Amino acid sequence: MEYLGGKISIDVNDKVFLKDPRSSKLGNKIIEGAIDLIDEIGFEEFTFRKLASSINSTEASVYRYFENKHNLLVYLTLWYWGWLEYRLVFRLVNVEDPYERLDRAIKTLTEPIKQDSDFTQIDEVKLNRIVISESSKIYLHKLVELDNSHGFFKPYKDLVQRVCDIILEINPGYKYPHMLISTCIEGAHHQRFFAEHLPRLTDILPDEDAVTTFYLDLIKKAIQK
Amino acid sequence: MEYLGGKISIDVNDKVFLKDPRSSKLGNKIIEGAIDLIDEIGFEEFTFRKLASSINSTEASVYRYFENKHNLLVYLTLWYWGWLEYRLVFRLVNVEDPYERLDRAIKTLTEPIKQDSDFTQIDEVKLNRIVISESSKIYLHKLVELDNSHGFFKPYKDLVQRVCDIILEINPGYKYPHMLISTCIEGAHHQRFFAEHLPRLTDILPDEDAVTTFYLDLIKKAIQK
Amino acid sequence: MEYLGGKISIDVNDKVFLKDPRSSKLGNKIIEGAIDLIDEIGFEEFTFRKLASSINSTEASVYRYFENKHNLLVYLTLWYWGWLEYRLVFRLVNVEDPYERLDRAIKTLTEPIKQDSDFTQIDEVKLNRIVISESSKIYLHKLVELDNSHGFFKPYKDLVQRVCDIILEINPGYKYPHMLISTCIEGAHHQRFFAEHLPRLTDILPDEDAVTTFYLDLIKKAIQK
Amino acid sequence: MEYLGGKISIDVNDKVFLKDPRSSKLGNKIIEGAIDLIDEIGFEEFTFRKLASSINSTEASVYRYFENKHNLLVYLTLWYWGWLEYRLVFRLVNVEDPYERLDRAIKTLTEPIKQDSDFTQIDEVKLNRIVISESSKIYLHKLVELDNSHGFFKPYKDLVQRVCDIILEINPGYKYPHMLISTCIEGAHHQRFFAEHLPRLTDILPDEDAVTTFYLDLIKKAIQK
DNA sequence: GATGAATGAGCGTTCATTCAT
DNA sequence: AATGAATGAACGCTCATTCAT
Repeated sequence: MEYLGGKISIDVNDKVFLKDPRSSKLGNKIIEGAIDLIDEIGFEEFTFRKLASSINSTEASVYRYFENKHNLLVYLTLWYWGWLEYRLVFRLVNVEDPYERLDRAIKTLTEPIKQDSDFTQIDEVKLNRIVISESSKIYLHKLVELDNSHGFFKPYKDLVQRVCDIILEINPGYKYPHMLISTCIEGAHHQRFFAEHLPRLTDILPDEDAVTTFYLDLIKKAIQK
Repeated sequence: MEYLGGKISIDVNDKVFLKDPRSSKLGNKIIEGAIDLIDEIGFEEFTFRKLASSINSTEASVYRYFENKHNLLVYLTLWYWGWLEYRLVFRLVNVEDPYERLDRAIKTLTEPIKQDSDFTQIDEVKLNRIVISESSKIYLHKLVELDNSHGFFKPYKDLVQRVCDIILEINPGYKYPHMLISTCIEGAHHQRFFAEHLPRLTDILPDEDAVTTFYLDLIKKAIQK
Repeated sequence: MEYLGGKISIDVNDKVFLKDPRSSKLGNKIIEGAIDLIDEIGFEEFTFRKLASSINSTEASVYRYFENKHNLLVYLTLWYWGWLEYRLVFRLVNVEDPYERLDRAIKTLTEPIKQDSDFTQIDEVKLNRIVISESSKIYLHKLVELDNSHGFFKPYKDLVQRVCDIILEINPGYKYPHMLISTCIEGAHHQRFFAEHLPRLTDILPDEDAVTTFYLDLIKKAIQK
Repeated sequence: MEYLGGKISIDVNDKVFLKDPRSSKLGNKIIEGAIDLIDEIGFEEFTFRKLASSINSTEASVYRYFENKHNLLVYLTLWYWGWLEYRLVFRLVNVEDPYERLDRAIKTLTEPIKQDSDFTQIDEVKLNRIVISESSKIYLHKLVELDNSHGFFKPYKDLVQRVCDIILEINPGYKYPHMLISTCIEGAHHQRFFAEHLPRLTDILPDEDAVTTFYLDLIKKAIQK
């Protein structure tokens, strides 16, 4: 699926960074390097020192872009949610039937990620693994309310809201659309993680598409009138 | 609900600790203090140094019990899952009707926790908050396979399995019981966290019982033949 | 060479220990275990904690015998020098010719050690490796004068003196017998260490008897009138 | 003896340090301070913490230069051997007679050290005491093979080789030149240490020049055809 | 006499961050 | 704007040692 061939870019809340990493060569190297390194060693072990040395730069330089490693992870996550919403919008455009729209939406949210040629600097496959394994740490955190007040969770809410709208189109009286959608998004992440690392906790294999099937079925039955 | 009035105790996999904290006064203080402190400042900020000073002991002493703070969190989580399974078993005993059993099981897993007078040293309310906010960090972790090989996730699997069995009693052909139950357990945690910290991401208020209602409904519809 | 079949024992200066390790089963296990462990991991890495756990005892128990690990190493070294003097005496008894006596003495001091069946609890081969690698640390030490005042170096001096006496018998006017003998003892240790670990620093192979040949030749030429 | 008046410097294998201490003011203070402190309290008691506080800096800063105290000691020792080789070369230049060359070489290796005005930051007298008391610890060590593979012992070998060459000039058939020279170097160190701390083990007084006399005599007799 | 429990002290290390250039 | 140097603070951990039993 190709959309706009490198002519667009995902905007990220500018409170997350001190200097926009998209605005310079070093900034782009920081993002690329961070994705590689977090994917490799995990967010707990990840430090600006290790990042700097992996891209042949210095800690001081990284600090020009991000206040701390938490905000760098927030940046990656926000970019991911923004990118996912962008893909969702493209997949739904000109599709009228709400059931077909729901189908496409849930697939977008739960199917395994493939490399996206529109954003060459970002390795979406690695980034997806990071979002699955690490992104919950951005809100399971004592300062979550502060981040929320900066609007860091808006892209996630926007994404959820788009799918909620489809659900309410199908069943305007359904009371818990947000709970339903966020349960599916987080749940799909969990299941993919379990499938890879703790297979006994799930019923599926890593490469199966049962995750999408399962959550689509769950939603359809839940919102039946 | 009273069961056995302090005469039983929850056993925890002895690979998690170096010395059983239940075996000494200091060990009990460590557990109590850890629950208070993690609940207060969060697991990232929690260190053995801070714990030691909060219970007027020393780091060296804490290290006699736990290899590191990760294992201490694992201990708390295992105790929690063990305790929850114990409660589940008591609530289901002598109940024949599978729908009634399912009802009770889901309530046990998703309802807000109240203090349990059977285990006076443990503050289950705080521990529940910790499990909600921090326990996912025990598997979202680079060494998850090692912990799994030590059997650290067995209590969780056992708990899930008990509810799976009820589901298969109702609908023997249902294909994804584990996915369904773990989605509900994790989902309920998420919703309670959102309700408290990120209200815009959910449809409920913190003290509402909508969470249980929602997941019970979800499950029943999902497993309908 | 058999001497007295377990009926004698080497006495060690009783200021080195708090309680004589030869006086109890645990004490013997401490000595045996210490030899094994120091030979395996080196004296720097060696601690009473590791020793205690390797012999299934406790640190507190080890402290009943030795004040610290330094004194334990001194004990082993003193035992070694005592044992070597005992062997020397046996080898020289009834030998009249001073050149033959010198020959035998230097061989005793510089030849590779073989297991001695007279002292079954002590592994002399390992102990010899320890003396070569670690024993210089007992005097290359800020408190060497204190140890000296306790007489810890007397067995070494006695041993050296015995060989000096032979040299003075051959050449009563020789001025530096102590320097000569201690140079040979320490030098032979060094050469054996180099041969094993830093071969480029020496001219010999580990199992060659060139070390003895070399030092014997050196001494004979040095003391020629 | 003046050579080049501060215009040259001794190069040290760059695998010993993380950042060349000669390249900054702080680096030089670290070297100076380390020499003072090790000479004063001994290498066992010496820590980066104490060093840092003695030069009014921080541990973290010291760690930018050296990975650990072992490598700092290696640095000092390598510098010493490099410096000694440099002095040896100067003392031998334009001297033809091999016996005169041998004489000068052995004096360089065994005579007491006097302050060298060419290298003002280094206190060679203290450094010599350190080399005598501590430098054997850099090879009497479990990781000696690793250090050797990094080439840490090359300056020592080079120095020894230069004197071996003189010996082979005098007696081309002599079989153990390396053993002879390293025996003398290490032996002279020992004797100076004994003379100062354990006088009963040697035949000399601390300030006597008998050490040089003794080893020169030993060598000459040993290599006589 | 031997052991189990506990602890004070300090080490090596790393981190996040700042300052000067 | 980017970097090199330096640092304060804290962390995880282990050690030697003592006390109570």
